Amino acid sequence: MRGKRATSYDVAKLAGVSQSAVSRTFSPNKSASKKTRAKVLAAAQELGFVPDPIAKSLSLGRSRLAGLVVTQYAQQNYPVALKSAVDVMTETGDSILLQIVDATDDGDTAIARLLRRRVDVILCAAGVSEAAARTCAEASVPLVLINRRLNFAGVDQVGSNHAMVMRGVAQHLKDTGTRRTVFLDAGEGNWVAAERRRGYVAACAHVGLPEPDILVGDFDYEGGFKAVAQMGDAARNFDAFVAANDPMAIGAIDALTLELGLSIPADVQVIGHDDTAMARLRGYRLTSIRQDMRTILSKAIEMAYGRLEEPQREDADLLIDSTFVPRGSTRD
Amino acid sequence: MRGKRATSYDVAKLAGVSQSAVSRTFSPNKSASKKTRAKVLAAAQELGFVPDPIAKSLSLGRSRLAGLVVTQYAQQNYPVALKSAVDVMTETGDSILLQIVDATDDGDTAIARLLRRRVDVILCAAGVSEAAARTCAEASVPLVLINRRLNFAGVDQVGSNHAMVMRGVAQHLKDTGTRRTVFLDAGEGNWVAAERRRGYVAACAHVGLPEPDILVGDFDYEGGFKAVAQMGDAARNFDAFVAANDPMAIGAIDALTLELGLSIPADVQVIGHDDTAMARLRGYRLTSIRQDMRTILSKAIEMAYGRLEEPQREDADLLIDSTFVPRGSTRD
DNA sequence: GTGAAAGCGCTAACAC
DNA sequence: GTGTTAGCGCTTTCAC
Repeated sequence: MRGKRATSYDVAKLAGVSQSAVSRTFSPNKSASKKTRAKVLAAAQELGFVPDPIAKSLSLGRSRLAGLVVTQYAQQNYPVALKSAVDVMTETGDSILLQIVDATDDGDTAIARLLRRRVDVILCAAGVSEAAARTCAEASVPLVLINRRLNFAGVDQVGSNHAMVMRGVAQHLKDTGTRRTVFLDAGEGNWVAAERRRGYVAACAHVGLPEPDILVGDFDYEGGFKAVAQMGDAARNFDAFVAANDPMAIGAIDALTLELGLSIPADVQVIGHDDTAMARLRGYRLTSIRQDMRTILSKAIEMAYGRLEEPQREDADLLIDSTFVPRGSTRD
Repeated sequence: MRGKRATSYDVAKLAGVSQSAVSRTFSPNKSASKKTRAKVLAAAQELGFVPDPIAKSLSLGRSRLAGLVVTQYAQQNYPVALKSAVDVMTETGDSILLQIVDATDDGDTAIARLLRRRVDVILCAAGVSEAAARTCAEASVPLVLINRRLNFAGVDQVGSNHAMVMRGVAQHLKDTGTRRTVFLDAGEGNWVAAERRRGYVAACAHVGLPEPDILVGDFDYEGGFKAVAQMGDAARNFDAFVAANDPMAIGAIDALTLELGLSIPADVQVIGHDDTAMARLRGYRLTSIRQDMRTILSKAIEMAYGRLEEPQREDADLLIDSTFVPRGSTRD
């Protein structure tokens, strides 16, 4: 076993067949007689032969690598996402090349790196410019956007149906007698927060709730706390806070209870987003919304490889339903 | 731009030089005259030429891929770890192939997959059998263990100095008048929790604190809560709980305050581990311990590639200091 | 069904 | 310094 690994030539020699016979044996649906196949497999077994993926890549023109671009936030808060993506890929023998972008949400340089690496497809859950999309198109590398939006021919998209789930949120608030509400947004350039805000604002109009006030925090716990704490007594005028994510919602809860002495959910209801581990703590019991990241990722992968086969296919734009997860921070 | 990408032959033809001249121009410290280099670079620029990493891999026998095996827990709770690993690798033009193992902490199948993928090195922050280590050795793929331990020639290790930081913890507890303490351990097979437990137990002996009681939870919030809640009034006999991680510590806090009506840190002090986002919430203000994951990862990468150059180098075993982060769940 | 041979795009001896 | 040539380990025509 020590030393060089066996090649298809070694196997061929031992099996007494040609090297191409070995190649055929290891390629699905290729012609090879039962006899040859058996001889080859026996020899391969004996030598511990495994086809070299690198040589395969060079020959096939496919690296069997998929690029995945995520933000630091996603990496932390959608734990199942990364794992399910890796799992889905592993099934087909492909692997994931990860790129993590920070809060600036700029996926362009990550995409450039992945392209240089010759990935077959790119899944991007970060902001992307048209220029980057064009680069992918020129390299014939399918680009699928996750929870982001870009109008560019050939780019597929998949993400959560924020508009839909927010309608349920607004309806719930209205049903529980809520009057004035606040949406805790994140700063400029946070596409996900903005999408959730748009969904909530539209939902309020839809169910007949007054238009919410918009408060801007930092998409994290401190951001949510400070934004609400700075409202001071003005915060007492609202009876529900809907946040763009869980950390902000928890920050809001701490500001409302610790700073203003309000009681949750009696005085004010709070709703987060992403159903993170924090939401389940008994000290908060935060009502939240769970995105179906498993489905989103597997659909994204499916779309990407689908387009690799059929580049001219019409652009897809898929919305996946999220789930409302009621807990103690809202009333029934 | 549309269509096939340029190869070194295209560049050679346009520049009026040989293909090998192009190769040399793009390889650091290879002989090439200023003139040729300039011509080549100009031609490359014009054609948008970028050396194909796949062909390079085949020729060099290096994939420029590093395998990284982490547990699901690590992926969630050491957010900086993954990013810093990716960053460090990206600098040198290498990439990371991620494998995520679940709570069983079994890295063997992940390692097998990475080996099949022909990664150059493997960094493993999950449990590994001797057999797997041997497989790596036979394939001449350096294996570096992160926060795990295995006695196998050629395997380097790097991890947190749990013994050292736990000595500080024990000293702090002793200095603040603590008498009887509990260590919240995780179940069988959780190497990290066990290492922290061993460190704490030894530290107690070292500073003259009575041997701690060991309580076993599930390495998560519910696990910590239930373990302590089930103690019932017996929990009142202890004045400090040291947990193997933050979620368990927070669970302990909730059980101690919500179920037993104890006050923290006046009645009982609680200390977690990993300094996660949860620890900073005002509702808990959990004293914790921060591992220096950036350093651990960069050292691991350094060790792995170092051994690739020098396979016979003597085995390394590095301990990196962690930091005690005092917050409101402990007294001064 | 099977083998011979070309080719994927690069690096590295080797000779000049 | 530079060009020629032989690989790296596969897949895939193309004859037979």
